[in-house]
Amino acid sequence: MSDPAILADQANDPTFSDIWEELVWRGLVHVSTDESELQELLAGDPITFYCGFDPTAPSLHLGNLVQLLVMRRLQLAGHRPLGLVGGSTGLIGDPRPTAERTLNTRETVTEWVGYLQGQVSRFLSAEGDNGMRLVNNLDWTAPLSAIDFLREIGKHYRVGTMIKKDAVAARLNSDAGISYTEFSYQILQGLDYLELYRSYGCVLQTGGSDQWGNLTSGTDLIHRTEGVSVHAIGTPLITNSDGTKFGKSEGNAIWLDSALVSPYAFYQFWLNTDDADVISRLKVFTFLDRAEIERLEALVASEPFRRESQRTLARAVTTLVHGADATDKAIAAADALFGQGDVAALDAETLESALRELPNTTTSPTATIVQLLLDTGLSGSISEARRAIAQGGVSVNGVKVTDDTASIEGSTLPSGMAVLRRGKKTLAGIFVL
RNA sequence: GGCGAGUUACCCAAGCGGCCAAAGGGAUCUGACUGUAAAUCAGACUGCUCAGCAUUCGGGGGUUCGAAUCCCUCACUCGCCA
Repeated sequence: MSDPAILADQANDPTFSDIWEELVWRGLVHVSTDESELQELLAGDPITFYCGFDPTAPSLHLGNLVQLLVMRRLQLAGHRPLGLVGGSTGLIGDPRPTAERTLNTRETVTEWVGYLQGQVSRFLSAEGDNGMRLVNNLDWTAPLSAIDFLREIGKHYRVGTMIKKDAVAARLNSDAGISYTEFSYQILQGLDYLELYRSYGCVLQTGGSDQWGNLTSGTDLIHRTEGVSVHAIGTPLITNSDGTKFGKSEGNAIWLDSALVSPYAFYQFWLNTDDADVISRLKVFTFLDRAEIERLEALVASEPFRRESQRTLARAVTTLVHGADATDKAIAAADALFGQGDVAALDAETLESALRELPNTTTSPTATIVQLLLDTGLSGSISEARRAIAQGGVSVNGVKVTDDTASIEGSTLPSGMAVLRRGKKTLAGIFVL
């Protein structure tokens, strides 16, 4: 599953005295249990740690990638990762701050568990003494009866503590309220940590800081039942400096699955990173060392228009997620479409491969521009497509479209191909038969 | 179980019988400017057979020439009481 060449290129920066120092420098620690104890633990003999991913969608997204990279950095420091895909927690759903989740069917969740396991495996090495091991919490929760659960686990939880957790409190204070199902989520996650402590000696859990309540649920439970202090690290929520949500493009999540977000779109997402954010992204999402990142930081200040940091970031993360070949194609496509501006100057082969990276469609010469905007997903409705044309935002092969009844005929290149553009950087490929 | 408040477009939020396809803000999209930036300014932002028409204001039913606005009912949310 994993690409040995990519994993082999990854290393922690030896100029840091230990992995903890590096995690802090990269801005990956927002909250944690006792810092000095953790630092000592991580600098010592290999430990086993875990991070969980719930199958609430058919793919992981960029928020999960942060966790996967924290895991990989810890693995590179010699520690042993357990990759948990939540077959049982995915059936329950952790409380979102806004509203109750809709339960997915067992079949769906099972299917998604398989997808996520494949993705988690890609980013961590399975080799050596500290190879990553996949675990599924359905294995230990499914056999548990309600009575056993309430007697053995529930008894350790105080409702007063549970309702104070941010995730629960937010919902109790909202119009949405919270179901008993989601209220119970934190207990399930606590149980996971306890189980992994008992089975594998797992003493560290990582996760997003929004999961902090769930992380401490586990450390508290282990403290109560085993009398042992184990650890947790909460990574910060990645935010954009302009206040918008990180990890979204036109409102859609950036998934790691190439079938959901093409390598080209993925590369574009990173290339468009704001100057104010690009350095912190390099720290979080790449294995570039401190010296290199500091060099790029200077370049952002001195010659921002070159966007060298953005290019480096986009290439590194796209390679990490989609591999070197797909990345080369995405870059070639970007150069072809944005480079000179004149698509007619490109050779047919380069253009075709670039268009294949975009949303594209094959059509007949009589198809209207409006219809093609719809077919390629550039516009969501006929009204939207017409509006875009009326606003002067649509062009075919660089020629602005002014007539919203026009067909594609006559606008294509001799090869029968055309680049359909909405706005500055939303493109699609048209192949006319 | 009882009483009260509420459910408006992607989100927040006005509207309280016609002038409402529905104020305002945010998000988003387009244009200018640019670095495929940011900031700023301008425009757009339900759909369609688009100078017109159709369908929206939790669901259903009713009153009325006419309802997001009034009545009934169902569902859900919040609060107080039991």
